[in-house]
Amino acid sequence: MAIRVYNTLTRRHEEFVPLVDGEVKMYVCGPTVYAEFHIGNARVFTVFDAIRRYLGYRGFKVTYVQNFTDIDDKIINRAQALGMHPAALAELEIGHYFRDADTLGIKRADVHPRATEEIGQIIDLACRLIDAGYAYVAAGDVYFSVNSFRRYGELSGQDPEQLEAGARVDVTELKRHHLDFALWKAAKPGEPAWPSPWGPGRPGWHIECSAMARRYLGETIDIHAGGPDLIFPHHENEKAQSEALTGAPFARYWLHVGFLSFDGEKMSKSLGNVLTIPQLTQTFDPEAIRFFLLSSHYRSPLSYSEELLAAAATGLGRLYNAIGTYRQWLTATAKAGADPADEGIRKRLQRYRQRFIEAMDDDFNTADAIAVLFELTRDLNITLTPDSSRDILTVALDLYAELGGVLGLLGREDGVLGAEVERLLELRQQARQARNWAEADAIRDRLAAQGIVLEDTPAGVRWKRAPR
RNA sequence: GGCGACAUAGCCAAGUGGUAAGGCAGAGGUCUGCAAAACCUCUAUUCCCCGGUUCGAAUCCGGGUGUCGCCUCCA
Repeated sequence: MAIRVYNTLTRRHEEFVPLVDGEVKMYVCGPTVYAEFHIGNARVFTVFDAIRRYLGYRGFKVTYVQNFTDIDDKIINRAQALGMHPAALAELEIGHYFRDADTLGIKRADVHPRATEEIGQIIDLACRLIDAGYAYVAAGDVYFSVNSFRRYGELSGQDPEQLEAGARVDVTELKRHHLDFALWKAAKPGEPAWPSPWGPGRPGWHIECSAMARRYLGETIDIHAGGPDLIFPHHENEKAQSEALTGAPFARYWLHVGFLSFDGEKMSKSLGNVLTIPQLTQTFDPEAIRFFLLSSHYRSPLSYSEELLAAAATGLGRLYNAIGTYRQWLTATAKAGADPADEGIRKRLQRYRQRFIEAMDDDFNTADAIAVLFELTRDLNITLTPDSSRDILTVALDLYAELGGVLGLLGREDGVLGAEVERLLELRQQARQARNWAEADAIRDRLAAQGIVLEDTPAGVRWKRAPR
């Protein structure tokens, strides 16, 4: 069974065949570290984290590279506003990136290169592009000439000449064509700068990704991915630079996420409608955020609202209810060993696994994969009982861990209750045995106010954290 | 003006030629001391509109309409 992916370059679904059998080289454009990332950025990181996990699950050796753009106009401007050194701001925001990525269960990349640590590579690429006639020097800047590269526009479907009509006039008169873009920018006074053959300056945005991808993954990578607004010009430019230099395809598959909107608008700093992870986690469980982000297909537009996030939290809670129940049975009431009667459900479990894989094989259809988890849950809720065998309960819980792990979900443990809460639970049990319902309910309400939900079941009282 | 994506129930969302998954919300029921959880039943004769192809279309083709994105830093 083959994995099929939608390739932005060809605008078709294609069978996924990596350059080297069994290995996947994956490059995802990371953040420009000038501020905390928002829920829209988080969608990109989360989606490709899940895709990376899935490719690993399917047996590929994945090398995952995600860069930090740690020198850029936005960083310089914000650092200036804050009275900080740009490098200090970048460092701070890189710390925030890892903090928030960890919160959302986004695994570290194999390599997180930074633009400022790749200056030598970048200058080298720029030199070679100049030598090959694809770039030119103008007043300390270096520009890539889009007209020199025949396939320019191939990825985005843009015709450079058509763009001319609507394009805004760029004040830079140094460029030969208005779409020409900087590989190297001469430093203005007071800006961070590195020495180069063209004088002190800093790298342009697009060249850094070409340099880093080439250094860590080679001339041709398998998957190049990012947000939808990166298609043009950023990815188009990367592709032009890299392919002009090597003549080889830069990326075999280009994957782009759909846009996440908020109140029908794009989320952006200038509109003031940015939601960061620390803001959202005040109200919502981080895992509910992740669940929400994976609950629609990655290429579909997705709109954020509190109602949708709350619905996601409830849905996720349904899965955890099942897991919590089976864990309780496993430790409390389950029959030891295996049971011949388990064969039916065992086979169906295998079938759910298969359906999950089929969903993910189909262009990483996480929404469909999650639906399989719900169908699995209904089946288990019907089939399993407090005295099911430990064997089948373990197999079921392992399947949740396996499939949930692919999506980076369902890894939460129940944790332990404090001694004070344990004492209250005991008091409540005594009250219940004495049929003192008022007392029992009062304790239940008191714990509910602390976010601890109690459920009285035949197998004993079960507690959980209130979903949020 | 050019390029592209999307349009499925109250909301979210799968489904790319064979007769509408799943989740949230809602109604009724079973169970329960009451709850909760869970289970059962119900909630789109229909997939933005109009044509066309086909035995058959939400799915393909043509034409509209609407929403969003890119063309400028933006995930």
